[in-house]
Amino acid sequence: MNNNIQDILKIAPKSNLKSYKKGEIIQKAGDFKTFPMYVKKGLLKSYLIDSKGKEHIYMFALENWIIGDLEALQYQQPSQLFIECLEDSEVITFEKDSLFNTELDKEQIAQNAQVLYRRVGRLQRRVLMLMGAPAADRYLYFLETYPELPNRVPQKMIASYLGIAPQTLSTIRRKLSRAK
Amino acid sequence: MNNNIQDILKIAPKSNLKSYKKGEIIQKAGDFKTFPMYVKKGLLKSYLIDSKGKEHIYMFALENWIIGDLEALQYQQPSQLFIECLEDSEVITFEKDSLFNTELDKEQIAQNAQVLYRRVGRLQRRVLMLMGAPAADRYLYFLETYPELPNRVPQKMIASYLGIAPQTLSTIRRKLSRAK
DNA sequence: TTCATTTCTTCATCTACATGAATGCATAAG
DNA sequence: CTTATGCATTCATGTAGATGAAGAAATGAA
Repeated sequence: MNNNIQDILKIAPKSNLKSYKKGEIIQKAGDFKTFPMYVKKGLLKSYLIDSKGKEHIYMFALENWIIGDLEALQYQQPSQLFIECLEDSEVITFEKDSLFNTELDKEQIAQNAQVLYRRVGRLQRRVLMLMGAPAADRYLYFLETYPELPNRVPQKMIASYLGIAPQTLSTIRRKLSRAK
Repeated sequence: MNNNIQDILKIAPKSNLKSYKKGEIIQKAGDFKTFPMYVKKGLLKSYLIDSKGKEHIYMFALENWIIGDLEALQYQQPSQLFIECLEDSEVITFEKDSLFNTELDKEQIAQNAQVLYRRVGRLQRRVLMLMGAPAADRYLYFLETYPELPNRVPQKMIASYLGIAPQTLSTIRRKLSRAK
């Protein structure tokens, strides 16, 4: 994901750039208009509110990441996910299929496909961790994946991403720091 | 995923077709040569063996599905996953990047990207379910996704896919049948 | 500064699910 | 037929992590 902004703009001619303030909600569950977004600057989260009103963070998106409700987009349903700014951010919104629009060069389409390919790889790992690994292992893997994030988001959000309660994360951190 | 076999062969000229018997293991964890595979006929599972020796099913692949360790492929690591035939199967193996090879037509690449796109959508849902939903809900969602599978695989495998013990699935099923 | 709000930690308790063992049913093999 | 072998079910018990409450620490606003 080391494309610079020019590459991205070239790749998606129908895109456009917007700025958002910390705390702004860019997309709400139920919205029919959902788009993939490229994060030029800042930090966003996408999350689900479950039937008991609890928030589950699906992912964080830092600079150069792409975020969006790809399930809703693909299956033409209203979005399930909220997308919210955790810091002041600049974001480029794409049209629905612009990443694979056949007006693009073959190489650009192939390159964009690689971005999706990598996403599938990461999701595979995430599923395997959620199924098999205890919470402490999942936390360590989180630290590898997002080494920067503990400095930029509160722990309760990390807990939400891991699928555990903030208290449990607190306990895990205590044990880890004692252990080393 | 309604491509017929001709489409697939056209799309991936370097592919080849093989037959396997029920019980054969096509890929082992640790293999460096891993490939995406298109299932022409039959049924496969991919799974992880965790540090305690326990099996976790990552996915099933029926006719017209694509299966493989995409994480290993993308990040050039040895495979983590085993892939095994649950029924006699015919499978087309692709070269590493043949789905997005720039020798292909632009339209074919875009079409293959759509396959990945859909996969990301499904994985998104799977992650959200694993994080937020109780086991009973995950089972109901499984039935929607794979309506055919309960007739083709034993329940212990369904439990493994859901990330629960077979006994728990048995209990869930009892409660569901009482409830209706 | 002071007061308010949010976040992190600790503890006590509760619950969903895991584990292990026993039993009954299958299908398959001799 | 009889005897394995594997699978599903039930029950009794164990455990990881959830929940709720309370205090400490940090952050932010007036």
